[in-house]
Amino acid sequence: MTNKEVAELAGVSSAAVSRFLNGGYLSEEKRERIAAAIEQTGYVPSANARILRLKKSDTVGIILTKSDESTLSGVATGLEKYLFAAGYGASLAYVGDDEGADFNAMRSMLERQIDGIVLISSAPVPGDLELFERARVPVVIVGQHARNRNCVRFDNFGAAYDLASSLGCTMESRVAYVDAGKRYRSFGSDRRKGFLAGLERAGVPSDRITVITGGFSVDEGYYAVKKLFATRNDYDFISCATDSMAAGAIKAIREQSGSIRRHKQPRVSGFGNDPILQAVAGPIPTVRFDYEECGIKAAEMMVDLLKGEVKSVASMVLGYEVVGA
Amino acid sequence: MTNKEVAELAGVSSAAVSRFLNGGYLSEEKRERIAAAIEQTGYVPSANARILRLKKSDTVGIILTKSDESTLSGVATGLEKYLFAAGYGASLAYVGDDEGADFNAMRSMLERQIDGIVLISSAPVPGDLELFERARVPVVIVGQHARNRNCVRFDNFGAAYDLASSLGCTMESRVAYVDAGKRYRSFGSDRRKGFLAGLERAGVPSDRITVITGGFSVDEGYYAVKKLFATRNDYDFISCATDSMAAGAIKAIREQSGSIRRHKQPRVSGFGNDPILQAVAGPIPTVRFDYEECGIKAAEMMVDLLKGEVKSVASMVLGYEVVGA
DNA sequence: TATGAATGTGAAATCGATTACAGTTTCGCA
DNA sequence: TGCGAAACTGTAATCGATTTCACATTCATA
Repeated sequence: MTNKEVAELAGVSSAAVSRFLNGGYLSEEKRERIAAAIEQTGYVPSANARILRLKKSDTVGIILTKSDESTLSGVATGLEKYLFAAGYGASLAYVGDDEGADFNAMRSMLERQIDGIVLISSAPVPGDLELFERARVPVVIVGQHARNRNCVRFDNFGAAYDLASSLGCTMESRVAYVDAGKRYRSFGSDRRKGFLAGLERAGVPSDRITVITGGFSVDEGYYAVKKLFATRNDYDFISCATDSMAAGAIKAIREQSGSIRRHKQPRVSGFGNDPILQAVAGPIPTVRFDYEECGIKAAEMMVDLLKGEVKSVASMVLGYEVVGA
Repeated sequence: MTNKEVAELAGVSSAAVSRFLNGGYLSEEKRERIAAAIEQTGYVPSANARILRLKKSDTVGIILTKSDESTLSGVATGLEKYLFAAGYGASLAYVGDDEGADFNAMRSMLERQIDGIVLISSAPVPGDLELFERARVPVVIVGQHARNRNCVRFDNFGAAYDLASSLGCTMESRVAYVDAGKRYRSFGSDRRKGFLAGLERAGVPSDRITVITGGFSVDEGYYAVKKLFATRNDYDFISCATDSMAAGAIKAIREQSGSIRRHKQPRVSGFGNDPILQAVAGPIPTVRFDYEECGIKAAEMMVDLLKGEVKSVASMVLGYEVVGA
């Protein structure tokens, strides 16, 4: 059904139908006739025609690159909620880490005339952002720092620093840190640096600290710690860059202590506050981020940009909570 | 930049530009001039204009109702991958369980002329689907059965039945089943029925079986089992409708055995094969579903419907794997 | 050389909704 | 009664891409 068909059925002009939907002078009588005609035909207006005409869609594109599991999908929730409340729509693309998948998604968003775009990812920011600059479409980056761009991210450094400080390490402690893989360097290096800085402040000498590289997943954490134990196994603390890896570490430790049972169990810490891990292995020290809040902040920033009230580049850093320590 | 501007710059008609993009007779010379003009202007064609003209978008809408955490988000991955390979785009809406949120998303998809829609949810199928019928937009339901509709779902009954059978219960066993809450009845009741049927086959008399209601989350599982223990605590098996609840159950059991330490530990089973749970508390019996495969099957079904090769209603039931038993 | 097929090209209609504009009617108030 | 403002209404242009149509050119083959 189209505008015109509804108009005909109601005995009015298509302008009247449009005014019925969008507001404008319209007599009560026609209003009723149009409402009836719409009801009867099940008319659904074409967003494409409207967007074409208005040159704006009141829709924000969200590209969620799931390079690090679904952790960040909570951000999308907060984003959509806020945007919707502010009168905008949201269009989400959930892209894998396939080569070029994010570019395709960005292209396709632009073609559909989104008014703004939010990139949620811990993967490197794609260099293709100039697409949006040319089209003067505001961009907000979530999850990492990007020079000269609007971004919202968590204070991974500070969180790791505080976590390390709160573990209760001393100058006699032997500590292993299981770093996230290269693919996750955006937050990974912040966490590692923060953690090491925290250890230094706690007085742990650097020759009693071992840094190994894991990945992100449970399995990767498991194998990394297995390998670690091949050399020595008298660690007091094994801290991981993610809760998943911490779970893998716990598994490795359990197997280790089962076969040798000689040293005291190392204490494990993670990052992310996974409820299952906390319930089954807890309390273990970890860090909680408020993903939904992150989404809301990003949405606020985007709405400000869309309203043109703000032009300057903003970089917002969100807090954290150290739990289970 | 528009079609026409590019055409002017290249010294051709707008028809030529369109032919450059979509194929058609075009001399090599103009081809080059147009390519240069596009490159120079950074021209991005308007999908809205194209969709308006063609009355189709080659895009499938996906509505993911996250009533049960992110479990089903893996399905979206498989869907998008397959659809993209088949030449379609995907547009995802990630809606909460707010009143009417799913309806809004469905409306908005229709307005944007999606060619088909996939609903991923374990919540009740919304009654608003007639919207799509009127518009002759094919619908595929993922995650549950729906009469007279195309759907793809997991064999929750069979999985629960096999899981129950594989636990090693005997006629002397005392078994508790922690059911999912009412909100999750779509898969919840299948799992419960299947589980009970499996127990019956294993010869467990029904007066040694207790069914209680949890919810979905870790906390809900924890409190449900706490409450269960208030009455008696000599269960041999505590089986939960989800892995999250199983984690909660394990926490409750640990607290219980710490304070009383008199009975043998009940054995816990879950549903979903959460990697963290398995690493930290495993092996515990659970069921693995292949979410990505589910997405692929749903996409296949949708593509068949879109190509008009299939008109009949199909109901596909996917298999499972019992692990950790 | 003739002749139909294949190739190349642009003008113009079209998709559906919005809105500027011009026109009509109604209303309040002097 | 008069007169400006407010309320109401429809016509037609517009957004940008696609495609039919009519026509022109080249090509292959009889």
